[in-house]
Amino acid sequence: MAAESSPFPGRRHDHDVCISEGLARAEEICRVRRERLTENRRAVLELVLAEHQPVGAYDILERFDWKGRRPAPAQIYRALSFLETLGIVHRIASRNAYVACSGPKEGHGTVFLVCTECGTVAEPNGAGVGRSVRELADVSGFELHTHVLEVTGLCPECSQASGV
Amino acid sequence: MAAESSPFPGRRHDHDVCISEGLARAEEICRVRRERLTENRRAVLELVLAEHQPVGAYDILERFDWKGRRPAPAQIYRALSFLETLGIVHRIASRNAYVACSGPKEGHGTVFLVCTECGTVAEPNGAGVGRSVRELADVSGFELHTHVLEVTGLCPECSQASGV
DNA sequence: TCGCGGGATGATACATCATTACGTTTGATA
DNA sequence: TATCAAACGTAATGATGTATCATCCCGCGA
Repeated sequence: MAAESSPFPGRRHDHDVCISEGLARAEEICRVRRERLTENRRAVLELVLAEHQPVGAYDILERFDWKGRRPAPAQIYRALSFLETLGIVHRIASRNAYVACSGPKEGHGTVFLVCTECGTVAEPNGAGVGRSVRELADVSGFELHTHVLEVTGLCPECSQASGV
Repeated sequence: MAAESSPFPGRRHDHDVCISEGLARAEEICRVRRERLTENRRAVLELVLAEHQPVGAYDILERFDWKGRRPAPAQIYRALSFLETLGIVHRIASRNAYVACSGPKEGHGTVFLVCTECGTVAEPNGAGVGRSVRELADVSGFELHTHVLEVTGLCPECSQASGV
């Protein structure tokens, strides 16, 4: 088995590290691109980083503790689309939900492995798939811009739990 | 160039053929699976077949000429999900819209080339991508169930039109 | 330090996409 | 032709995403 190279977070990984690394990366990207990681954007990012499962915009809205008040949807969507343009957050179209980007790996951001059992989303290195897609586009006479591959199935842990 | 193998419909293809073939395929599938291609389902299928662009459920609803009356959304969605289970129609998640399946080719229903200019959707043979996905899942310890790849870019015609 | 200009926000309303619930009709078949 | 499940018709509602506009705030130059 090639468990070492699994892109899934371990059962007992230190999730605080995921969060702090995610925030640090966001700050770094904003610094480089001279964008502002405002309080609103940072708060939304923290809520997306809180899990490895995709969260809906309205879930974020509900969890948004905002001094008693409740923000409007537009506020969440604005932050999400900002974070998307920075590549820090990705939209999982098949679920109308959002996940934090797991890291700046090669070919990242184009392949998502979505566990139907626990909902966890992982971003494996999609270089191989990327080559296939380019070949396919080439043969089809298609001028490739972007691609998103959403794969459903069982993550290693749920797969084992369901009886190997 | 490998234009011969392009999955895109030609500029001046006979679209009536697409429609009649699509209906014939639907009838055949229903016959084999002992399902009923009711008037409602057939009408929705015809509206989806009318274009190679994905159409939204509410677009279908508006175009649904139904003796003066207007059907309810549920009616459209029922027909669409029926047609989806038969593999005659596919949902394009990134657009919340639906396209008719272009044919019973290998790997159909898993790869969509979506032209950002004219909206046309083609289904190339996804076998090569399928292999890459299986490899990727294997390496990641992921138990693969389904995958959908949505590729955006320019179709051969729009690519040429925008200046080669 | 003051004021200017553009980006971000707060708030309301609205647009779009999809499902649930329930009673009625229809069609296959025994 | 009696029966039963599938499909339909209809209304209501839930879920997701945008448009608009006045206001606020921050960086920056005078």
